[in-house]
Amino acid sequence: MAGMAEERDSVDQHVARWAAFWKDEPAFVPEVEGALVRMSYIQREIRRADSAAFAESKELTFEDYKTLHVLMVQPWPVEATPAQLAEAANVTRAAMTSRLDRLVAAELVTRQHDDTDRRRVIIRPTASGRAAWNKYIFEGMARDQKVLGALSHEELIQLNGLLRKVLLDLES
Amino acid sequence: MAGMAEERDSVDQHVARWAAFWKDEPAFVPEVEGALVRMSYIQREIRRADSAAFAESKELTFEDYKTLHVLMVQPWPVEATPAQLAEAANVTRAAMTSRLDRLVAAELVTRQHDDTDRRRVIIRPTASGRAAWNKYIFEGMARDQKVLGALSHEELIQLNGLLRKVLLDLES
DNA sequence: AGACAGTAGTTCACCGTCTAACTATTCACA
DNA sequence: TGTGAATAGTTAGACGGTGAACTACTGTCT
Repeated sequence: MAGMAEERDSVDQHVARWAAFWKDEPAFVPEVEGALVRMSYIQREIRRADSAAFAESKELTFEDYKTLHVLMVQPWPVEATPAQLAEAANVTRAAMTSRLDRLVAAELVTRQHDDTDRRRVIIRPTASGRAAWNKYIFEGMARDQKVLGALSHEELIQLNGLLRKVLLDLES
Repeated sequence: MAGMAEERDSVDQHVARWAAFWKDEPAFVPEVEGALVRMSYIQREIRRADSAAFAESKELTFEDYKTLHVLMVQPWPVEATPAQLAEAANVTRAAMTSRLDRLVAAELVTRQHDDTDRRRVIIRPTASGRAAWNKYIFEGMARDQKVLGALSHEELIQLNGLLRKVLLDLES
């Protein structure tokens, strides 16, 4: 730590300019704005890389994959209602309906009416749905690791500790 | 630190389930997935709060505000080309054209042809454009502070240090 | 039993963004 | 100087998302 000059990134310049602009404004906290802008840059990079990975693929769009993913990571048994998938994928139920239309047409998932509550619909992956998901999940995790590759394992734990604190506050 | 039990958030459960699923898979690093999922939850919360704040407003949509914002934070003098604004707002130039159409119609910004290069267009805020931005910027910063309110100033600095490391790696 | 509020999923019209053309202009170079 | 590549902005058509209305079904209260 001692004597180690911290290098500046693009957000530092960004924030320094704002700080000069609002030098007498206590509502502006450089560390708050900096952290949020940095997080959105990181998220943007992930999205960019993910989209690029699916741009070529003919069999699956990025949205299809994400839908398949939130289905596959459900607790055993792997099944869910459209409402649960919509919640997990952070889209409306209406959007999930049209996503599922595509996946059903491609025979990657099945729609089945629940006999005990005939309003409900149960979504389950087909064998080829599981296969399609398996094909991409590991590539995605490799991209994720690359993005955070600058951090040591210890630093990752530290980062999670800080973010967990924020989330626990939001979730309460 | 000693004896202090770390509380678990929703992402911990999430990640623990995946970790069990991929227990023999070295490609899955819980701390990488955890950090990224937590960041996206935080970003989601910010977006949700921001959208809610502009849902009632008749004079300005959230997109209008963001466009105005990326214009206003330009280095002096406050002016930019549509291409620069599109880059800053992370949308295509086509999308920026239609955003600017609305802002020009609402007389919040002006479009002016550059005489030295007649392909270019210079966007500048009007007086009411500056006023509209000023009206919302502080509320936005207050929301941002609230989201990261669980962290002390020291923790915020620590968080920025970690994120800066990631960004410097991505930007190189 | 019947009325009614609540819930699950879907359909519809609208909106914002994207990609891909297209227009206008500038620049490099033969 | 003129020709072609590159660049800035806009336009056109398709796509995916949203909120609101709608259908079908369940549960509750009298």
